[in-house]
Amino acid sequence: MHKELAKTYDPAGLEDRLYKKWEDNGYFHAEPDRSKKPFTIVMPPPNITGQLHMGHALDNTMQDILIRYKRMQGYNALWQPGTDHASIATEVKIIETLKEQGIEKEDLGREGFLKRAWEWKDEYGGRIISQLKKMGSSADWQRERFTMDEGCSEAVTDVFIKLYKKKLIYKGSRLINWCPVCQTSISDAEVEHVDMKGHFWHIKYPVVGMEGKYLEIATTRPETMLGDTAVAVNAEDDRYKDLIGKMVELPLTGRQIPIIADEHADMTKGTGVVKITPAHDPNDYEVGKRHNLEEINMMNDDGTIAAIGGKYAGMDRYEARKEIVKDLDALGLLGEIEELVHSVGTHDRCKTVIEPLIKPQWFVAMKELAKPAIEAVKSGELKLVPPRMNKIYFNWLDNIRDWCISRQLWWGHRIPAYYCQDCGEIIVDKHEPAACPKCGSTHIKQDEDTLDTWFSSALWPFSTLGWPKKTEDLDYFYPTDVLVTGYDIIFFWVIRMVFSGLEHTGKLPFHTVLFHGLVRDAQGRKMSKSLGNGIDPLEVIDKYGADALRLTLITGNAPGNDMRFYWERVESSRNFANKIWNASRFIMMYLNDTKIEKPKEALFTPADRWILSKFNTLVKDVTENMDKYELGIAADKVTEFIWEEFCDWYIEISKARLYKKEEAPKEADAALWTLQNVLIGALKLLHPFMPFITEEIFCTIQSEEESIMISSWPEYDAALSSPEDEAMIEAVKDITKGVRNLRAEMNVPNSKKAQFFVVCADKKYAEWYQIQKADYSAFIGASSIHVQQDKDGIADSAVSVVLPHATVYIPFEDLVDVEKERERLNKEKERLNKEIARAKGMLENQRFLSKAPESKVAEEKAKLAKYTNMLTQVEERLVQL
RNA sequence: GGGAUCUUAGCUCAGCUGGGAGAGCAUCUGCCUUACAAGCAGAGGGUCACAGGUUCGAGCCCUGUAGGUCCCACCA
Repeated sequence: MHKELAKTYDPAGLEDRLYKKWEDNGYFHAEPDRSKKPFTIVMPPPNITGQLHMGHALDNTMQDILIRYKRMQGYNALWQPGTDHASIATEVKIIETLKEQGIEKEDLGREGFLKRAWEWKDEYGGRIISQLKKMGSSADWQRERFTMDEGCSEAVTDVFIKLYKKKLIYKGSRLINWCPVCQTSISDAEVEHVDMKGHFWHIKYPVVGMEGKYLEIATTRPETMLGDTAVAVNAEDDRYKDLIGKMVELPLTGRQIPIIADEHADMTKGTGVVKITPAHDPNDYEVGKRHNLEEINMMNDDGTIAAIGGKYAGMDRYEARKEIVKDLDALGLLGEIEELVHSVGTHDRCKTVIEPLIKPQWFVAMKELAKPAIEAVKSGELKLVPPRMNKIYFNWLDNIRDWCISRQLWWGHRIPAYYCQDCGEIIVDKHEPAACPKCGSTHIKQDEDTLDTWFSSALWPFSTLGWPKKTEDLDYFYPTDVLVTGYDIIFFWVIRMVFSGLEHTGKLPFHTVLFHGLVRDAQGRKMSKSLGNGIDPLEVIDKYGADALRLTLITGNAPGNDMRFYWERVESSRNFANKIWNASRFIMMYLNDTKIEKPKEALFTPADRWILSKFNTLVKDVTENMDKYELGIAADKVTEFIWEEFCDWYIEISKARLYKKEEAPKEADAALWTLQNVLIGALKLLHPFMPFITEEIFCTIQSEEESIMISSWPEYDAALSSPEDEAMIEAVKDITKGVRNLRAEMNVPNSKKAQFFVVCADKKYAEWYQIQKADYSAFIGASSIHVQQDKDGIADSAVSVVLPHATVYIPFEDLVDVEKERERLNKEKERLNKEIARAKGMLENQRFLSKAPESKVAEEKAKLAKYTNMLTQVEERLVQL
């Protein structure tokens, strides 16, 4: 005797219970096993500051679908999870918390601050993990890692030392992106260009020794003039040729700076004269290098003007801008002020306008590392899904600049570089040296900076498996298979993992990257805290269950495409869950035993073979879609099969036998066996998408089974394919649909039973209708069905439904309005005429006949014959009326 | 400035290698038919952005135009 399903589907009542069962039984855990093929996915580590949002929900649903699918296919599936220390995000958050307590970061000192940070990590780091579990994620939590745990940290240090020795990591004083609010350098990838309204200020620089002669420059950042060390003109520019080599007086400073010739000055732009501020502009920096110009830093780390700025020193950069413009105006040196919208670099995290500053920083030399990464995609060894991501990938790598990896933060991996305070020697090593190897001094100090948080994430696919140690895990599970992530972190993370994997392990970290898009709100806006338009996945789970959430996220979602999320969609998913729940309960009502012996072949009806055949095709299609990462399409096919083919047709057809179970148990068993087996198969196909409900039903309908998670994925079986049975049921469906339509249009309720005469000249079809009539008579409302070859004994007044292979006559008598019937038939006639015209048109086209494939021509011919035949029937009826 | 992508039913989106336009939601009509009213059955609704082209045949391929979204970029 099987257990019973709860009367109503209540996800809250089962999801936590089943998750605990899976975890307790160790189903998520994977160990190297040479007898099985591994399948590995490494989870993009969520930030420890993170709260589950729709992005995580989508990302994890996709991974869980893939990992559950592969696990069922017999792979030794490992989903490697963990969390990211997220240096800057976490540090900012902790600073905020401290501020609320009236504490400054500096008050605590480095050690004190880090102590707080670890406490913070212990308190909140687990929160996101428990939220991921609510999603049903079957990750191997026993293997949970953290980017700053001992092993991952060792990997970071090793990589740093290795790259330093290869001169691929170097320290240099260069122009970097500086965030005056976070007070740290950031990489190019973290700069977000935002269009902003601004001004184009024209400023006159007096030429020295030429009274009344000015060079007019234009700038969007007038305050940077305090750092000007030249003005440049183009050597070809006739307007200024003569002035090259002369000096101008830099207003407000009294400094004299040279007029130089440089190609950077574009004759066609503005006045053709450009001010050169090597310490605060990337272009000017290059010009400065070419001409050996002095680099004057006029800004402090917090964005105020440096001491060199004279009266402006200490002012905020924007305040200084106003003052300088005002003062220039007073001096009569201000020209035109244009309004313009220009693109300004901001820090992606805090939205502060970044300042280019020259600072000594650590860099990864990218040119050599990028080459094999480019080659990997070019050769097809690394596949990006969808392929359009290739261009984005190439574009970034082709134009890559060195990666600034040092951060002026405390929370993160501290740079393993040590400086001799006496001779200035730099020692890069795992541990602090006792003495300087060069001068023997013991005054050694470690670099204060930490590494970009992505430096450790880049190693994630192998550091989590034990690298740099040669572990069995690494040997067995690495390289991983698929990486699932959002296209928004292709530069930050994906590319960096690719070149890191290639450089350090000699292998690609994965063979495929499956990208997904952003989850947006109903209006297509990004979900954000400030807009307050976000939908909390946990709230969705509370109300509708994780299964409904997962299905909503995956249906109709193509790789790399953004999607919109709104409550109505979840409702529709929940409705589906409810549907399959009720269908299962219905089947179980008739199941006495959990396991039915397979009845003899002869007891199966065409309908049984039809649904088995349909299911078989489904298995093939869905498996193909899964293998091509078309998860949304796969989900659509499974749900459509279950709802339409299985519930709306097969269950209905099987009812006739189920209702007669007492009188004819063997016949009922054939239906029941089919119902149970197709249901179980469909549940398996659905399991990756909706793990909880499928588990609950699977284990209830056959209580001897332990879990659907570890059951095997259905396989296509050519022997189950039955085109003849499919054709037969399709023909029966035609009758049903025709009659239903007629009843609706003529307003005849289903409760009004009548005799049905199926007139069919084709012997084969006649036989099919005869065989199946017991199954469909109930749901077309027939008191009896007569299948015959001609119209003998049918009243002229009977209404009729003309179908491709038959005409169904129903003597509804007084219930039917003749006028209405004529109208209906005329409409049908019109439709058929259109179809015939279309087919004829094609078949009369000589070029179609000669160029189109034969099968296509035959198809059209068959259609023409079919419709012509139907038209004759309709016309005959019209005459009779 | 370069690139990607989208424009299909009222709304949100599918539509695989070109061969008679689909789903969900919404709307309308009828059903409390013994799994399910969170359901069942039926219906209406689209010159697939526009203009050319290739083809026997184009939502799908090519070119151009318009609009939206996004990414990249040192437009001083």
